[in-house]
Parts: sequence; structure tokens; C-alpha cells
Amino acid sequence: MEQLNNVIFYTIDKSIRTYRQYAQRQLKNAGYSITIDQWLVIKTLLENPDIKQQELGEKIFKDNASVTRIIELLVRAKYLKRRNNTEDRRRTGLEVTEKGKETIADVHKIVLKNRSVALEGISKTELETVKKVLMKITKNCQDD
Amino acid sequence: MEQLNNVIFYTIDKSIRTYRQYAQRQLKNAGYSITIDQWLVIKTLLENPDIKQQELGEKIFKDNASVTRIIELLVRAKYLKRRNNTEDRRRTGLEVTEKGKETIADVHKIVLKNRSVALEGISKTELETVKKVLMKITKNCQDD
DNA sequence: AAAATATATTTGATATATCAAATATTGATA
DNA sequence: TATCAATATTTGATATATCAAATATATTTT
Repeated sequence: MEQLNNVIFYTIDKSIRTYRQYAQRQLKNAGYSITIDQWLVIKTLLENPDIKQQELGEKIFKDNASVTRIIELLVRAKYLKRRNNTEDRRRTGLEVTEKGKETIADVHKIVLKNRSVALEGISKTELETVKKVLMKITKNCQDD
Repeated sequence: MEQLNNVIFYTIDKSIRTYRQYAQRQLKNAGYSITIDQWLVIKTLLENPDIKQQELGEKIFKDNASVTRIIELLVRAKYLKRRNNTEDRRRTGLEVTEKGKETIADVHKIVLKNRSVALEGISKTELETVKKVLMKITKNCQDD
């Protein structure tokens, strides 16, 4: 087999999946049932209270449909509340509940810890190279 | 916002997603309805005819449940055929059909093209660094 | 103002991911 | 050999991804 490990895209895929799994497991171990993606949505809403769902999706690399469904679950779990947007009735206002705010703060600590564990032993220069190369890949795939 | 772009994990995530979308779009444009993952499963089966589903999953970074379901779709679409494994009846033998074989060959060319487009302008040294760093991240998240 | 166009979000259909539990079978052991 | 443990796969439940189509509302054009 043309070794999968020699194909950079599988290395990329594997690393992000492994990180996700690790991060999710840490959350679970700490007693949270929220997913990383859900956390990210709440956090982004807190920091951008009047953001459109569309813009939210762009920020966190999710399409509209995914955003709609993630929000639905967050409302159901009482992390968010819907309110009406009087200025543009196509939009739904979204308010982070107290429960949501508390959760974000607690989870943030865990996320920071996760990141530092995952990046242990990697130099700043190396990270810069990785970032530069990955952004180039992204660009190459967008232009075409 | 603690800029998401400054968090390496979002850069990783974005790059692999953008690549996937690009690759999938190229397949579609060429008239194939198969997904990259499905293609990968067939290819791996061709190259490892007697592999267990479990091992298959490990090779392509998917869990058993996903493998089962992907195979189900492939059988339905007539890329694969089930046959009995007389030696161990817990296992299902899997045979790639003619249709499967043809598709793999054609799609392989497109995949190679995709990869080279995505990696345009990136040096070998850079790729080595990226690979090394990503493997380190994977390891960091597995040990814990 | 009516019609056409643009924007924001939702919905439907299908594929995949993930975990835990269920099944089926095999192998080991008391 | 009956029982128990291990292995291989499937199934159920839920979350997310993706594309296309549908809705609802707003804005622009004629």
C-alpha cells in the first residue's frame, strides 16, 4: 500500500482527530456533557453578541445547516435562549444563559490545558512553519 | 476574541476540511458519486484482501461502527460483495466487484492530482516539519 | 407598489463519528 | 463439556457535515 502515513493529509487528519478525542475525553472526565463544538459556539456568541449565524459559521468553520442544528441543541440544553430580533425578522437573537456563561468559564480552563498538553515539546518556530504550510494548503484548495 | 486563527488546532481543522471539500468537489466534477472515504475503503480492501474490518478501521482512522456503515453503503452501491468466511464465522468476507476495481483506478488519478494541487509551493523540508509536529501532537494526545 | 433579487435561516436527505450495548462466534479453562 | 473470557461485527442513539431546496423576510428595481 502506498503507505497512508506517507500522505500528509492522513497525518493532518489523524492529528486533529486524536486531539479532538483527547479534548472531548478531558471534558467528559471533568463532568461536562457539552461538546467542544458546542462550547465554541457559546463562546463565540458571548464574544460577539449580535453576530449572524452565518458569520458565526464562518468564524468556526461550520456551514449554516450545522450552526442551526448545534444551536438547536444548545437551546434545548438551556445554554442559550432565543429572543426576537425586531430589526430584521429573518434573524433570531440568541442570548447566552447564566448556565451557559458559567460553563464557558469552567471549560475554558480545561481547553487551555488540553492545548498545552497537545503542544508539549513543540517549538515556536516549528508551530510557525506548520501554520504557514497549512494555510498554504487551505489557500491552494480554495483558489481552484 | 482570542483569535481562532492563532490557535493551531483551528488551522489544522480548516486545512483538512478545505482539502476534503476540494477533493470531493473534484470527484463530483469528474462524474463520480463516491466519497473519498468510500474510495479509501475499497482501495484498502483491494490491497489487503483478507483484512479484518477492525484492522481496516485502524489503517484509515475510523472506528468499527463507521467501517460497518461505510461498507454497507458500498455493498448497496455494488462496489463490494459479501461472501462467507468459513474459517471464522464472526467475520464477513468482502470482495471488490469489477465496478469497484474500475472506479478505484480512475479515481486514483484524480486523487493524485488533488494532492499535488493542494501541496503546490510547499517544500519537502517544510512538509517534513509539518509531519513531525503533527505526529508529535498525535502522540501527546494518545499518551495521556 | 408589484415584481425581482438578495439575505438569513431552516429543513430534508444522506454520510460519517462516537460511545455504549448487543450479538455471534471462537478459544480457553475449570 | 459447560462456562467464561475474548474477539469480530453490528446496532442504537446522538452529534455533526454537506448539499440542495424551501421559507421567510428585506431590499432593489421597474
